[in-house]
Amino acid sequence: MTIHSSESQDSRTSSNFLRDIIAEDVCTKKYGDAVIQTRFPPEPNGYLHVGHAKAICINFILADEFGGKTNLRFDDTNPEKEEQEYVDSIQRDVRWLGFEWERLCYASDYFGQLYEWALQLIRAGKAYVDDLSAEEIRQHRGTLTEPGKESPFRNRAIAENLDLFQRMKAGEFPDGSRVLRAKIDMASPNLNMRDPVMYRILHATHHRTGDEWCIYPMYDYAHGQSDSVERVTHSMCSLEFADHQPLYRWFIENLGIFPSQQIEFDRLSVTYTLLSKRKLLQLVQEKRVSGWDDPRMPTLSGMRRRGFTPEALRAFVLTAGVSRTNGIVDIEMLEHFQRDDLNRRARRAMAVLRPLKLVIDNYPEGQQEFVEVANNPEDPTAGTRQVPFSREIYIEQDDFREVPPPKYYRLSPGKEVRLRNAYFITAQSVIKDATGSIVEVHCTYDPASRGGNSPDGRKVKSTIHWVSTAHAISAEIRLYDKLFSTPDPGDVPEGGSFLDNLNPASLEILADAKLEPSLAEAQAGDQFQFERVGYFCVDPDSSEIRKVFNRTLPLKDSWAKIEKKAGA
RNA sequence: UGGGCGAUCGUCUAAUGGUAGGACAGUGCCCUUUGGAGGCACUUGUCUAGGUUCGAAUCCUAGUCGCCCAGCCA
Repeated sequence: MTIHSSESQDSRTSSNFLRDIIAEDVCTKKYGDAVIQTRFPPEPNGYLHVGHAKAICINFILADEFGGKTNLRFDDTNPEKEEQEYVDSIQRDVRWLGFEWERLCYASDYFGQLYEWALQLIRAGKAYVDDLSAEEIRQHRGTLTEPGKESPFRNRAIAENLDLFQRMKAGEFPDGSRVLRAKIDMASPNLNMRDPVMYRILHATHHRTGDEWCIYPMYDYAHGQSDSVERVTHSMCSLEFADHQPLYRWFIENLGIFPSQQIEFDRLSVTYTLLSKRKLLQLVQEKRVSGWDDPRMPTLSGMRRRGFTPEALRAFVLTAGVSRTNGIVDIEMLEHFQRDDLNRRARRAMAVLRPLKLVIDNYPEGQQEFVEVANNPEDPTAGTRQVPFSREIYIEQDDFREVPPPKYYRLSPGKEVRLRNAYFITAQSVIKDATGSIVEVHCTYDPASRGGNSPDGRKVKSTIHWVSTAHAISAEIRLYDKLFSTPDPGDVPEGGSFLDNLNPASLEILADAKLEPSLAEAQAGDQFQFERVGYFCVDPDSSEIRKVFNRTLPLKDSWAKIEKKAGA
């Protein structure tokens, strides 16, 4: 497994109850000398999202801490919802997160064994074939407060059950006509124990086993036994399966097989984010987003395309922690870890998103020069590069105000600022178009301030970025914001839909940003900090002649805060 | 209204009968050739009521509130 030692160290600094349980089991030799074994068991019916990242990290990192192993197992017991596309994407995403599994498994690997075990339970008088319809089974189940009623088929002879079940497998009966049920207790206060269905008839083609089977095991019958086959010692799953634990144990005990144990923990929730597979699928199918990897999606593939990094995701998930409470983590925490990671690693570049032309009147026409710029001030080993400078440059529209508001330190008439790594300039005049908008700012520069410092020790209050007009490359910039505009988008009033909470401004496209020429070399996936603006990465939609950049996150903007406060 | 699980700063999470700590967010100051980054400081919390104890976030009792469960989904 590929995790950095510093990370597992970090995760160790703070305790969590899962680690405590494993440590206790190791200490008491609950599983003898057997190795700690975990598994990450997604159903291949959708793409992995940031919530899965938590389950992945927990399973892989915890096992690793105890010298154990982790399998990737596809819980593929429902052929109607599962596809190879999802199997492929899940493997890609787990690897991208930085983990390598011990074994790649499928619940469908165990269909034969599961069938044999079902026969064993029938022979023991602990399972029976029920002819009731789905509707009748539902009615017999009782309610939360009333016990269920036994099916009239519950006490069928063992030989008849055996015969019927074998014929179910042989394909003699249509879908829905019969099921195999465990014979437990129709009066149990736990609905999962009221003779749960073990097998249903489904004449569907499975993405791996094809038409080999027409009966498929239910989750409850397949999961624990799959764990047991793989000798999983700690089967960690989310809280909603807590009610299934007695059934998980019932099957294992009545089969007399390896005693895997289920432990539940809380799912990850993040503000302004939806992690329901059903709803994410709906966003894709209704084309509310461009696909599973739309950079606004909370899927791992979407976040990867957006520019999120596995290092940041792991640090976030580990720091958010694990417990048994239903909380919702502030998305700012995720963003913090992403900025923290990129701040350390991302190369800096100058890019003007919304260009305003600026002319330096006393800079010789036709002259050009190169200024030396650090690739990453946080990392001297990243080196420097030469950036062309000339008489006409682009600056950000936001960096000039004809009438500066209070505390505005950037360019305005008569004010002097620093052009990053270049010269001090002072704004002298503006040129406006017919509608009165400023189309050009004219300045003078101080030739003695080359590099960004004046020999007389004169200070300026701000530094702005720039790109030489003659050398700039044009690019498309996609500014992504939160997909939803409310902290809990799934929380919808009566009659409403989560779609009502979609943020209409989640994507803004800037068709003609001006970038420093070095960015022409950037390749898909490359990540940058555009100084003073934010973190960006090259989108795969880019071509040789035209780059497309995705904004991962903006930089923290304290001016925006000042402005907002003044406005309020 | 049956069963299960849970409740600690605004948010997430530690403290396992012995100083309520960390992270994010927020606030202020310092520093700064990114209004970035960084540094320093500060604010805010044990659901309620009883009880046990020298001592309770932790144990007990009773409440309150929240989440999950009635698929031939997982």
